[in-house]
Amino acid sequence: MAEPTDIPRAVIQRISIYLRQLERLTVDDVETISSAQLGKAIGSSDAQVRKDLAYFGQFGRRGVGYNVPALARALRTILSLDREWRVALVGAGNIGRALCTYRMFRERGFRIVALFDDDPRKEGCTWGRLKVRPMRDLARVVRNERIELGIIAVPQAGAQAVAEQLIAAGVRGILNFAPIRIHPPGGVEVCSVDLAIELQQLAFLTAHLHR
Amino acid sequence: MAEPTDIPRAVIQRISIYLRQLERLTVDDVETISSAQLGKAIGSSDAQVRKDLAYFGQFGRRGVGYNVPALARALRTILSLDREWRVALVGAGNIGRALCTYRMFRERGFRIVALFDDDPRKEGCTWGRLKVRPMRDLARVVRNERIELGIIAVPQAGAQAVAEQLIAAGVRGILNFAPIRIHPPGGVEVCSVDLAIELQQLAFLTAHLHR
DNA sequence: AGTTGTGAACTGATTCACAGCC
DNA sequence: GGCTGTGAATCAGTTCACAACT
Repeated sequence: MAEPTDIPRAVIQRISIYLRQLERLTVDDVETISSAQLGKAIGSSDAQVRKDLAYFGQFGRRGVGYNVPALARALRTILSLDREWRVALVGAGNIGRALCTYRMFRERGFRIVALFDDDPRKEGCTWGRLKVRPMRDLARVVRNERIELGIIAVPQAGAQAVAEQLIAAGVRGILNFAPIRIHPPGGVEVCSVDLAIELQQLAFLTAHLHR
Repeated sequence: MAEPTDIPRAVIQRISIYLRQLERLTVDDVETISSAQLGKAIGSSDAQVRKDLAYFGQFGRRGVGYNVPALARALRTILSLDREWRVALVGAGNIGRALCTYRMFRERGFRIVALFDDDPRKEGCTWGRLKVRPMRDLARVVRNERIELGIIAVPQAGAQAVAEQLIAAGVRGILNFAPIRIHPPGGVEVCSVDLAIELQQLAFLTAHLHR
């Protein structure tokens, strides 16, 4: 077992993927699975599965494998998905709308409880149950709504300022969709999704594919 | 210099990021930059920058640094961004809409030239210049429009089938937003963006942050 | 017999450090 | 003096291989 802080990000990502697969297996009433089967389903090796799990403890029975519902429960706890996460979304544009309605967020316990945008034309509009609020309300709402995570879905130009405001308001984790690097102070985590870079990488790989 | 096929994905991603930074510098009329400066701007070391570039050739002048516009040009060529990429988007939902209007795709030469969705209520609707077409038209349109890349923005259940249809239609690269692993045959590249996993990773990191 | 858990070996990526050039 | 390009050294992540257990 290891300190949570020195677990590689790749391991955490794979643990998330194992959990998703285990939940599918639970629906199909599969009781038990081996590391080899689980690895095959998600595209890694048996050894990789076992090593990843070993960061967090011992979950299997030798000669048998892993109990599917029990392992799923354990992984949910490890990933802190056994509780609700309250989230602020900044940016009421097209990406914001897509994230707002993304089912899998809600299924996993992520609740977008506040929506911000500084475009005065959007202010006061409602998206489902959410009202678009101006950025000047951010700090107050984050505090009152006990919001822990922020999502940045604004264009590049505004993103750095939004990050600073989220951090100042007390948010502890940020998911950033803007194409900039955010330098958080200690005590704040940032994960970034850079759509243009993903597509560029795909273009490179495709162009150099020997058919 | 190395064969394009054995360049790590991480290197390609960083090269994309260097290019973005260089284009910002070009706008600001910066002529020359050192590996240390470039690295600092995007959060890696000087040695990392030089090693990454070394996969593709020699671009700098010792004692001086790199010429910004020249290096940007070279990186655009390396990444195959010096041409247009024709793209099919499958899934006229919220994520599809966000991708359709995403500026940075267009700025980089990616043109979404066809939009598909099998929901009959959406069929025939238009998004900007794009008409929503049924999946049965996919193969013909991909051929006629000389489409090389596909984006999957449909829910999990349909994603595998969509991938197969795209591949059968002759697409050579796929950007996948559905939460499944796609097993492409040789000659096809897949990159995946898994939004739920990104947010879960953020939750894990945030939960285990020693404040 | 079958499968886990894990130290050891290996592979790949990053950082170091310095020769070579401007 | 300053900075690149690169081999050598280090570090991290993955795979191997087998003892321990059911």
